[in-house]
Amino acid sequence: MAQKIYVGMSGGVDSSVTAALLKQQGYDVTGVYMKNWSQDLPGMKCPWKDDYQDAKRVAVQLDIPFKMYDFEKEYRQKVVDYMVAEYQAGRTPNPDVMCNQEVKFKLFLDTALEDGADMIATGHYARTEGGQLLIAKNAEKDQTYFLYRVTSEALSKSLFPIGNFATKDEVRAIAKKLGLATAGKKDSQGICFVGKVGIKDFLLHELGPQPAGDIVDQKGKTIGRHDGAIFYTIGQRHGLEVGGGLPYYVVGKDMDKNEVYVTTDLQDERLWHRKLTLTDVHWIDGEPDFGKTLQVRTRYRAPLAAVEVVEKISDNRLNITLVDEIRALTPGQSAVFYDGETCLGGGIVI
RNA sequence: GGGCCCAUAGCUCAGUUGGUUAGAGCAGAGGCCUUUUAAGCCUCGUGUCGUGGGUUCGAGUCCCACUGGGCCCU
Repeated sequence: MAQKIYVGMSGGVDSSVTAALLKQQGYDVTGVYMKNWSQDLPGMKCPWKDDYQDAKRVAVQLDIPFKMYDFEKEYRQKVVDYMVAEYQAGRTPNPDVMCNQEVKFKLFLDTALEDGADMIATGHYARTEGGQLLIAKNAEKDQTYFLYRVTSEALSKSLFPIGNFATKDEVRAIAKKLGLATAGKKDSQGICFVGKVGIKDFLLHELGPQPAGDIVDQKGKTIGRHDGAIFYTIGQRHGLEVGGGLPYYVVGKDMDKNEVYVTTDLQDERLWHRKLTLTDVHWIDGEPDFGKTLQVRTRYRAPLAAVEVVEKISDNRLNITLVDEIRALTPGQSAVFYDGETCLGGGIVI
């Protein structure tokens, strides 16, 4: 009897092709639309209905059962509340990491299993093998950075067919060939409510206006005013509305003083880091061998950095030193470890 | 009181020996890229050239006065 696979279908091309491929391969496929957010926001209509329709249309084309899971409440708690709280604390969170950890590969997986599924599948650009997480064949589109907090158990029950394609064109070609309704659809952004609205407007909507404060340059001079320190992240250039010669980059902020620090000096030492401390460390397949030369990525699509020293502070906390300095290390973002093609896990930068 | 500088787009400034539609960077807007936030890349505008006179065929560019900044001197 064919294995029963529940495919998370977002209404995009990737997850549509995922379902199609698995069906072709003979699996017993069921499509599931996860409704995580449906609220309209000022200036933007939430596209969830369109996405749902697209996903359903494809399911009909593929002749597979289709259902919807409503995770709005949990998504709100686990992802949105976390995200807002982190911003308030002055950090820059990564909601999609949390979404994968808590919603897609926990809630969705558990719900699907309860409904009778043997495994789940998503349209992620990643591969998995024996409970391990591997980067996608298409390294440019690799999404393991968002998946490093998923457990080995969850991975062993997950399939990522898209991860085996070397290019996005191949994925689109399949969608086109099969005549899928989503073939020509533009790549979607991760979180619908920050997609078009922007994080600043979203936070304003959630938290209301923030207290203004000083913008201070590398000489200690106040060069302008910001409209809320929570809106700014390390390395950021635009949005400060401060002109005069060279671009200013955010190098830090003090939430108590409500000050944002900037520099025009690209070599400013506050913009470059070799040492970082991680918390909430999670290893997918157990603690790796730190004797090997590992690589770490501290921002999605940022270049990999070679790790020189790893010092364990406790089970879920460690210090690492890099071979070379990296730009704009940002508290709240994740540091994800790689050993060649294997994504090992990682932690949150503090 | 005297002397010397400066005042040009929101900001920092460039504007040749006076000559057609005054420019660069930064900021801002739009787009690309991107399942976080950013970086990055592409495109785009904007100005009573401090005010008032004068010289000249023609002045941001020369002269005078004034106003506002800065500096120096007894």
